[in-house]
Amino acid sequence: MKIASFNINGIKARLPALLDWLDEAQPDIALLQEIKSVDEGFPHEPFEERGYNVATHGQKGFNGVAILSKHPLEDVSRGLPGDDSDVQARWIEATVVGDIAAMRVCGLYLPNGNPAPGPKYDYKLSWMRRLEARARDLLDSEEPFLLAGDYNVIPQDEDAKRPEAWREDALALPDSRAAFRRLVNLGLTEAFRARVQGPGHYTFWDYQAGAWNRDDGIRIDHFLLSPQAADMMTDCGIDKEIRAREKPSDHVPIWVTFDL
DNA sequence: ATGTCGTAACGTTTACGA
Repeated sequence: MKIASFNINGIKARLPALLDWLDEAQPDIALLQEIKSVDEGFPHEPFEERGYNVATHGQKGFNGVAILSKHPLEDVSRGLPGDDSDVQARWIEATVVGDIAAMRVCGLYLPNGNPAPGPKYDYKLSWMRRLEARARDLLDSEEPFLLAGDYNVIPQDEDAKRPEAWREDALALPDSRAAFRRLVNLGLTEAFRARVQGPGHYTFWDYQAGAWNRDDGIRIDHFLLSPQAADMMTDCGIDKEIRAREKPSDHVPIWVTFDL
């Protein structure tokens, strides 16, 4: 089973590019971030035509996450637990039943947090605390699970072409990195780094200043796997080449395959 | 030289968030 994560930066603007990638990459499940659409505005037909079930958690203008799945989605839950006053659409989870096992699949769009310091950075760090609490609860359940999406965290300097440019940025500040490490240190496996070591692997290139042409990227889209899910992983990769296409997102997909 | 997108709205232009 192939599960992918893709920050599409707007479903309306990205639909043709998203469909082209889906047809080629053929993921069984795609976790989407930044749909920038309310649920009623998200197109279902082009995905259902291709055999995907669709679950969305959107809001007007910004944020918004979705799951496309060729398997039925069971027990869909929207919104990250831990703060009833948080109205931002950044979290969706569902259970998918494979041939061998079932897996809880969680899609996330972690707050950017800039400018830091400030209220937006405080929101990012508190959101990461809630994410850690959700991960602890899922670990207690002993059900295989994954947490995948746009983390807006550059885990280490090797995950940026120009780490010095991000030193004061919410994506790389020590508190952001510490919160990400705390999550991993619960016993989760960062899928890409379990397969590939070294610098030069990115999932985001800014639209500005010719970042793509200079390969001035950062690695901020991640899959964290529970121990049971990590045992089932067979491969992991980044679909870098689609960043060069017409009307691309500023992110590219990352995917993991499982014996599931 | 501060560079580009996508979305919304008191909209043919500006503000915001990234």
